[in-house]
Amino acid sequence: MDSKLPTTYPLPTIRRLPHYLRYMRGLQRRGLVAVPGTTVARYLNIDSTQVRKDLACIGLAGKPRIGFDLAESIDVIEDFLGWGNTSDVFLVGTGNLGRALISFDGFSDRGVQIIAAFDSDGIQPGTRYKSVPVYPVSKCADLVSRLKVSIAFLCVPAPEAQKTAAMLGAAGITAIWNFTPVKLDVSDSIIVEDVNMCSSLALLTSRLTSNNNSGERRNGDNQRNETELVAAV
Amino acid sequence: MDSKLPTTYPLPTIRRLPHYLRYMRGLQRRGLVAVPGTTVARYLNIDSTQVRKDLACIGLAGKPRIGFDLAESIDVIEDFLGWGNTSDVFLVGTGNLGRALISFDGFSDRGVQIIAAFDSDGIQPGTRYKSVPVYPVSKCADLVSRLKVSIAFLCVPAPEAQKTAAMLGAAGITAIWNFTPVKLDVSDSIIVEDVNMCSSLALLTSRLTSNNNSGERRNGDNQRNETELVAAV
DNA sequence: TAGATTGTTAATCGATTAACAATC
DNA sequence: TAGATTGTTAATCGATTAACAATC
Repeated sequence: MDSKLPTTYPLPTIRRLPHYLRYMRGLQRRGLVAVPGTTVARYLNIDSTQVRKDLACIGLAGKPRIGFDLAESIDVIEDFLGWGNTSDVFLVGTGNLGRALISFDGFSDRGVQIIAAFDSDGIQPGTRYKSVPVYPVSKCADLVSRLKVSIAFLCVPAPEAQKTAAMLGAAGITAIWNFTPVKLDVSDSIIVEDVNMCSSLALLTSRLTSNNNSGERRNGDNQRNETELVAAV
Repeated sequence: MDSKLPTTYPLPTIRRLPHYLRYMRGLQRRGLVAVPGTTVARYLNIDSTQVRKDLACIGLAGKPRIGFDLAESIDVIEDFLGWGNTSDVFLVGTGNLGRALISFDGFSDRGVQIIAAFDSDGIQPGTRYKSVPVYPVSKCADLVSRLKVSIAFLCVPAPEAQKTAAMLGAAGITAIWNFTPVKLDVSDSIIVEDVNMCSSLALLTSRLTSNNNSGERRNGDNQRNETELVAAV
């Protein structure tokens, strides 16, 4: 309670915590009560010092020859991440990705719950998708302030991203999980976390492109593949 | 052609390239022919030296007072990323996320095309989803080798991720875009790129949790919100 | 005890930022 | 020309890894 926990944490550490949590939850389910940082490190293919440092950083201590207590570690990580209890969130944009997120059942383990969705299409008030009510975007700002919702998942088409984000900011949203590829221009007080799927894809495809210098390309002949595919099955 | 391009590139640089590309494509569409690195930097909220370094790194040079030629830059970035022409990919797992990816129309701009999808449920051969044929997973290995497909998008439920990845590796897939939260254990020769949505969510929620030390939580009272919501609209 | 694992300090590595002369 | 922008070198910053004594 008193000790020297930092007031700001390394982003890479925060990114790794969900992996520790997932692994530890799995071990706990299998009946274990503790795990050495060295084992966690081996599983995740990282240095064991890293694991110990990350856990120390949020206040966890291990025991030589035994490791880290699972129940305690899981608790502390969940608390640190804010996954210990549930925050209500609004989801804006019920396209394919938005609906996939509504259908995802892992959010309850991660401290969030989608309580309403919004779409610009003329959906009737009262419609539900997988038990989540869907309203016209025009009702969003009002509901944000009335229900004091602070988190929004943004899944609208790219051309609408900026204006929707501005609306959410004005309505009082304090954090946006941004699934659009748009760099949002909002007040500094609003936390924006980008889900950079394109950056991730870039990492994949650039590694495939031989050593990134050759003019070579693979598999450009996709018309042929479509034909073959139909014949092949 | 001869000059000192590195043989390995900083990951942060590769991650930024899609952002440069997107911005530059937008400017080009609006009729511009060049953009200063300083302008790109201001737009993306990063240091301008970074932009120049990143672009220099893949072989681009700018002109003082003018900046970087858009057509050339777009071309070089696309080529570097392997987005210049199209690779065929298989998608495994046609749950909500898988279907969202099939429906996403941005892949053609990013060098990939989903030519078939696979699912373990007993889907009839011949079924299509948004014009993409869907087959039983049992046919996947055979088709990978016959069509020489090298990329797979993995969107199966977590419990099936590891065994599906193993199957893909054995079938000859060389790169897996992994949407599951599972740390895949596959041959080192296979490129795995994780889409870490959970890490991203962690970054968001941990920043919301005051300064990460207090026991405070916001908005735990979601039962009340559900009731209010129904009444509110 | 022996030895696996811990926490911590120091060394290394790599990326970002600052400084500035060269350019058009 | 003047001055915005470039490319490049040096300084800073932050994260990872190595080393090792302390612990149970």
